[in-house]
Amino acid sequence: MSLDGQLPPKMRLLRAAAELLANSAGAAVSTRQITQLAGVTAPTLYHHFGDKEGLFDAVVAAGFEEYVAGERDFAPSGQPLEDIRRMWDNHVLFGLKQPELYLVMFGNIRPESRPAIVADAEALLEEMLTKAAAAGQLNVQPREAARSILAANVGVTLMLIAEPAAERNLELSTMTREAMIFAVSTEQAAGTSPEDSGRSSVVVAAIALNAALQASHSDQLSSSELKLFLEWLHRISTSTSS
Amino acid sequence: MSLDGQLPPKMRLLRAAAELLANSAGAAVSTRQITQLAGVTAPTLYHHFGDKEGLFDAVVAAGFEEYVAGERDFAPSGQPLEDIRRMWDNHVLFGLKQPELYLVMFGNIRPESRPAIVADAEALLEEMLTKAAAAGQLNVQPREAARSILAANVGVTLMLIAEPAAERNLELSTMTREAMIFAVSTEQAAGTSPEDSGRSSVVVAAIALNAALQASHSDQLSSSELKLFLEWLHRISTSTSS
DNA sequence: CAGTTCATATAGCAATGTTATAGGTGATAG
DNA sequence: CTATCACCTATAACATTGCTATATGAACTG
Repeated sequence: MSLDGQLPPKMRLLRAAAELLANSAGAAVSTRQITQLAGVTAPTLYHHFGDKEGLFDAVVAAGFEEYVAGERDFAPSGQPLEDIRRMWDNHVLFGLKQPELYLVMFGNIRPESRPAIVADAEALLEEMLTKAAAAGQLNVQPREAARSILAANVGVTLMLIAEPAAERNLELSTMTREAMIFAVSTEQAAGTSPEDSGRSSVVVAAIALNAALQASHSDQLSSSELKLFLEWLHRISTSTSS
Repeated sequence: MSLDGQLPPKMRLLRAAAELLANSAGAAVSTRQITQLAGVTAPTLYHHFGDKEGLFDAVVAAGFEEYVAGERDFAPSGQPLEDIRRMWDNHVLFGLKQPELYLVMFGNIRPESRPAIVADAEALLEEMLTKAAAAGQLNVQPREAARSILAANVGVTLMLIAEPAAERNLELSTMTREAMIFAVSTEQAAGTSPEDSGRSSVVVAAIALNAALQASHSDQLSSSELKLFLEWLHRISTSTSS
């Protein structure tokens, strides 16, 4: 069993590493396994990739292409938040489909040096969230929202991967997903600080509506109506009724 | 520099491993470093702990004691949700204070086999959440809430550890924390179902405010004002602006 | 004292990531 | 056609890793 087609050794190394990584059932993958499967010797690996980590980075980059492709395919739905949902789900499914690759990509955390892939995924999310922000659907800076959502997304995926496949319950994912989206979206009240938590739902809703009205240009009310509406809204919002 | 006090070798191994793990700045810690610092030879390690992983598990168990101690100290505040917040913060701070130990505890994810520590932490959270549920403050099953919160908590902590210490922004933590707590608590509005998400946030907020206003008897508006307010709200709510 | 069990040490194995050195191959220049 | 040169690959080995087969000492038990 060797991968010696007519492909150049560099490609064969990449494929061998990817294949071994995908089927290694959690065990570590050695450079010797890779080079043997690729039909190459050790120095070839180090000539092309410098490191074992360099090779893995390359595999990850290819995996990320796939990941991004999945993310971008259905991107322009016109509903940014819905796109965020699909990006989340795609992220989780990618992790469950290729756990080993995912762990190399997102699970290899070391202090003070985060995987380049994290920054890329974050940027991808931020890009989409910026559209949501432009549509007045965002409550916080797109960057902060992206960081927060990605953190939760990675955490959930890691937890799901760690579970026995039989017990995996995707509701953990959807529940956390909705929690995060809800938190960053203008569907909710403005502040998420502890002080706000005691407020009545009336106030919360008023704050949300206030923010939403100012962000979006609703044409359902005349400007004078809107002004009076906002004033009342403000009165309700600032009421101390807990 | 050796740790040979009068302590038994088992203890010395534990301390040596803990110390090396704490100061290893991300680099791997070898059994030889540990045994040398402990002033012991290799077989002693394997006699007492079976494995390198066994030794690490023991270190983790000790670390977990510390972690749990931090969690339990301020437990009975009478406000379960507030306790959850502190557990979250304690979790993050523990991770940032001892990143290496934390990574061994929570970062060592392998498919289909989750660290025992995760189950313990989950149980701890669930215990506290059950109190919240008993107080009618919970929206979902305590177990599901615990799993979701822990996943996000771990994700956030890993992300923060991966960042350069200078850039670490704890707002990522508080933001995600509040998002999760809000999601599982009964403080939130009724529907977070996907059907609602497609709608304009203005509409959603208006619906929420409408329902809230009709349920509670706000005294911030006169009855005539309220009537007009509700009419406008209705106009906004039924608009098809997506 | 004899015997058994626990605890530690000596020495070494197999596997790992990595590299110093050298051989081969193809293109280009004379 | 030969020579040069850059690129790519192989041979062989190195140091380090986790781990263990075997043996020695100590401490309790009969």
